[in-house]
Amino acid sequence: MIFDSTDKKLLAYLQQDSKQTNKELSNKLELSVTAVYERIKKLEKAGFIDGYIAIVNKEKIDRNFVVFCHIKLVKHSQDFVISFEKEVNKISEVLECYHVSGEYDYLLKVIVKDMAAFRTFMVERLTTINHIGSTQSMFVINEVKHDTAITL
Amino acid sequence: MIFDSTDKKLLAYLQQDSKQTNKELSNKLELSVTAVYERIKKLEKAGFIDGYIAIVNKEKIDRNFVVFCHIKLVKHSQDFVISFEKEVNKISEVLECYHVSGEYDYLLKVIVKDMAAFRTFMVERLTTINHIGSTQSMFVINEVKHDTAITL
DNA sequence: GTTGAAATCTTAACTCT
DNA sequence: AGAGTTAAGATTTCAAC
Repeated sequence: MIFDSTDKKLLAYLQQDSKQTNKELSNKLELSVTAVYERIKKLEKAGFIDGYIAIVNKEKIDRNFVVFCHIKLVKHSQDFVISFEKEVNKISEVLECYHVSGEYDYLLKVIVKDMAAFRTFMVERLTTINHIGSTQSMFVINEVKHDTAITL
Repeated sequence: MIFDSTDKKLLAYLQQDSKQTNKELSNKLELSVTAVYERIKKLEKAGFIDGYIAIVNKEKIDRNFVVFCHIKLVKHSQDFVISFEKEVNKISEVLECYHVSGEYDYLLKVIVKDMAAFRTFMVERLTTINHIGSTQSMFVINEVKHDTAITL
């Protein structure tokens, strides 16, 4: 499939604001509405676009306490890894989980209401998972940057 | 403002797929199309929704190498902090930057093409920022979980 | 919150490079 | 093959109830 500079610009615009109409995009890209429409359909079908979502304001919904948790497993056998990853997927407070290189095995992004909710999360949800060796939490003091768009 | 369980469900749906029509949402919520429309407008105006975006597939656009970087500043005076945060905001490879508690001062999420691109990023972009004391990189081996929707 | 109707947008067949 | 024109159908938006 062809993926030219117009497609790149289009993806950049859609990453910024997916509610723009094809008419608005056609002006910005200097194309007809149909050309924009077909390029978007092409990008969707080719798998360039995974979906369209609304970004909700964390403060407004009382989920403004963000913590990154490092996790070390007691052992690294395949069954331990699979079991841990399955369990972590069930925890709604864990928005992201990465298997990473370095001293710790996993890096988790946890979003809760406040410190009290984090305590509950740690005691009742996270540390009840088997195979966890140790954890280390980093509290987010300030979100300096949070882009949702990847520069193309 | 009132924020009831229907609004919660609505936000949950929009976080999952913002391209659903008001008609589809009206069926799921058992409301009229206009009621859905007005609730969405209300949520937008009240600041519950920060925006609507397209999620781009990282593999497809050749940006599938994700690294978390810990950063320690040489000093923590306000001018050093402000200067660092300003510089980091300019770097497009840094999608996220958090001021965190713990041993390191900052946690960065970096997205590049591959290890070679990461090397270039480190040498030419990141470590040219003043005031950086030390860095420690964690390479993402596997993305175990990456939810974009916060459970309400 | 609902109904209904106008404005706007999406979508697809057709046409022209 | 890719882009433009047109027109039908769907959706958004906004009255009035």
